[in-house]
Amino acid sequence: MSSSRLTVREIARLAGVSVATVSRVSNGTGQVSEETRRRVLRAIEEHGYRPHHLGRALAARRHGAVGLVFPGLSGPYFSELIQGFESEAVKTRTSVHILCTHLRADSDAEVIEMAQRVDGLAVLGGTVSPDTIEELAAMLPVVVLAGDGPAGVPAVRVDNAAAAAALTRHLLADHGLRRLEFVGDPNGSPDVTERWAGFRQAHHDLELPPPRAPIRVGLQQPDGVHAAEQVLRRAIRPQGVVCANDESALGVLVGVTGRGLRVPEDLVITGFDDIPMAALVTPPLTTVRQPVRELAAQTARLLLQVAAGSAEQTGLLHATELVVRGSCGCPRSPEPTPTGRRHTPRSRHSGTNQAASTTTP
Amino acid sequence: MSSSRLTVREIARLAGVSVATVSRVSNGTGQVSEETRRRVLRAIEEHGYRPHHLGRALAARRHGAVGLVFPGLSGPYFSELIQGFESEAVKTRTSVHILCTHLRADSDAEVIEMAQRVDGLAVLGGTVSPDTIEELAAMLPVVVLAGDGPAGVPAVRVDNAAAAAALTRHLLADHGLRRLEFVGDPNGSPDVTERWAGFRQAHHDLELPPPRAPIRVGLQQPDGVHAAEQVLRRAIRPQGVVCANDESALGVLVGVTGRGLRVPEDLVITGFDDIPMAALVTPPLTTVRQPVRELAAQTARLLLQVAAGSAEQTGLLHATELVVRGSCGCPRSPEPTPTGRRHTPRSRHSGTNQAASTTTP
DNA sequence: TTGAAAGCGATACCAT
DNA sequence: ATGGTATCGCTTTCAA
Repeated sequence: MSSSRLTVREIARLAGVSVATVSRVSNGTGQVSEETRRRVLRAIEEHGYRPHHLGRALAARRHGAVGLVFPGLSGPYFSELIQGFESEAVKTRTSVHILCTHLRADSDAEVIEMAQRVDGLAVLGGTVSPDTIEELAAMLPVVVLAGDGPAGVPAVRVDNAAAAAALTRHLLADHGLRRLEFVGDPNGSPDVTERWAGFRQAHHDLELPPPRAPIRVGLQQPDGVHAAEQVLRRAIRPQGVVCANDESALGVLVGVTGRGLRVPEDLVITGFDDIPMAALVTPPLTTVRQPVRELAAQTARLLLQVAAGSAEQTGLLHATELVVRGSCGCPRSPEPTPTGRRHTPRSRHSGTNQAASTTTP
Repeated sequence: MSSSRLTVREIARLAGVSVATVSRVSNGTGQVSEETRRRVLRAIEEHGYRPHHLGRALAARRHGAVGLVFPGLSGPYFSELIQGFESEAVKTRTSVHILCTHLRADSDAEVIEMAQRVDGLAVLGGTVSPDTIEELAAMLPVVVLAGDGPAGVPAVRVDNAAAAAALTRHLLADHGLRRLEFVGDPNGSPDVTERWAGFRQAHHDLELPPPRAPIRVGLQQPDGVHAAEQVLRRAIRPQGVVCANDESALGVLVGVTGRGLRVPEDLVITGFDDIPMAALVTPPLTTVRQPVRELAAQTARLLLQVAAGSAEQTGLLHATELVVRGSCGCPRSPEPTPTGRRHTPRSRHSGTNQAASTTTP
């Protein structure tokens, strides 16, 4: 009921001191005699005073918050992302505002709206137009996550193309597969664009004819099921599908096994991300692990540094790891013990590239 | 680069008018001559002036934002929730701040922090302690979504217990199943608490012995897989498992079919929520549909009303619908046409209770 | 050590 | 129709 918040002035009056002193006490700045401090503190406790955020922010000309912008948030990928990001933000007592654009039409306007409520912005690649990124970068610190921004905007990413190429080579060279298809929409996000590029590159490197056009679907499980339907309608069924991420791969797996196909005997399936479910399905999913959490944490660190005025890095590139399991046709690893979550990656190929950080001169 | 934002004062000087006039023009309030308006507008355009959010908010003593708090955000349930909520918020030009507590230890403190940056708070049931809800309700408008708050705090919810009871009765009475198990942690959230209660109630109503203790796992797919492992280790295998939500049910499905069991012949599985994947797996999942999006939209409307001072409702109860598909043992519906997303629910039981809204006298 | 007062950026009342 | 100015709640010089 006591919705009538008190102000510094009232606390000052109550404690018999000036507002300056109250401010000093509540912020722990400046010199205050022990006795006065106690008196002020008592008044604060007694009336449950809490400095009003807006007043404080206006005076300090900073919000104490950063924004995190991405398209949607279904699935473990985003969950992981947010946790990594927040874990760093809390360290500097900065709160995180999340904005999911859901690919709405006017999402750019929303992002700009948000830009006025935060001290910095982390944007997932492909979420907002390059022009808008540029506009944002002119008004506040911006870091792009999993994508590339315009010149001058730092980006944190993994080498998707190299990882996808390594994965594809594994299928083409080690398993001798031909007729592979790519499931995912290269226009959907920079991540997918690059993975599609790596997929084609592997064909090119092995002097094989280029693959056919991708099956353009989204990144969620139902999208994978729809992709499976398309695959099953083909006159000549592909030998394998390389999916843009694990969730769509799980959808494909569900879709094709539901129609009676055996994986990997009739169809090989691979994913990307190494989400927890990847190791738990039958057969377990061959995929590429990327350190999403660490990626997000780096992004937060970088953003906070830029916002604080210190920061020289212009970008970071993280390593990925090929995780070979059963869905590509490799012999199944022994079943994990029921209790543990040992998923025995048996990685063949590790570190497509080491973590490299480019630094401005 | 022009990070040096202009203020009203500068624009006023530039346009040769007073700050009051600039404010009038930029807000469209008050009377301004056409000529002056044009002059001011030109200055605004020319210098890309945008009123500073903090100044504005401090003067208006409102943030123009509401908060949405919940535990995590993996999966379509939360995605749907957020979209429903935001769809209402945008109508009043209110921005939405999302906070996922990830069940962190100090999450209550974070929520209180957020409370100072918004005009109202929607909290998912079970996310923060009742004491904290009470504390929050004393400082700003609060609405609880999918759960119940302390007296005086409006809540928006569905009758989980009735829906779960109806679903369970279907298995016990229509299918004649015995030995059912519940998968989910009743302590995890009010939703699960109520579903577990409904599950037991159905046993009681049919004068059957009470079910055994629930298999306490989380609400995500991997949790379902772990539950499946537990089910498979039982000396006497249950005939069916009633899962707290669809995602864990999908995990159970993956887990048991991976071990060679047939669903529904060897084991019946049901979910709750009716997420898109529920209709796409084999067999399709029997579940309970709840209007998550509409629920969230109602919550937003209610919150905005309370925040605006107008609002008499103390809570809303939404209807659910039992969606009978194949995983309970009912004859499979015809396969949906590959193109459409017609999933032919064939609901047997509809509207466990009509939408009721309680109103304060 | 403490207090008075000048901002921070915008709004809105009250004159004119 | 326009301008001067108090105000929102807090921080932070600058004096005392």
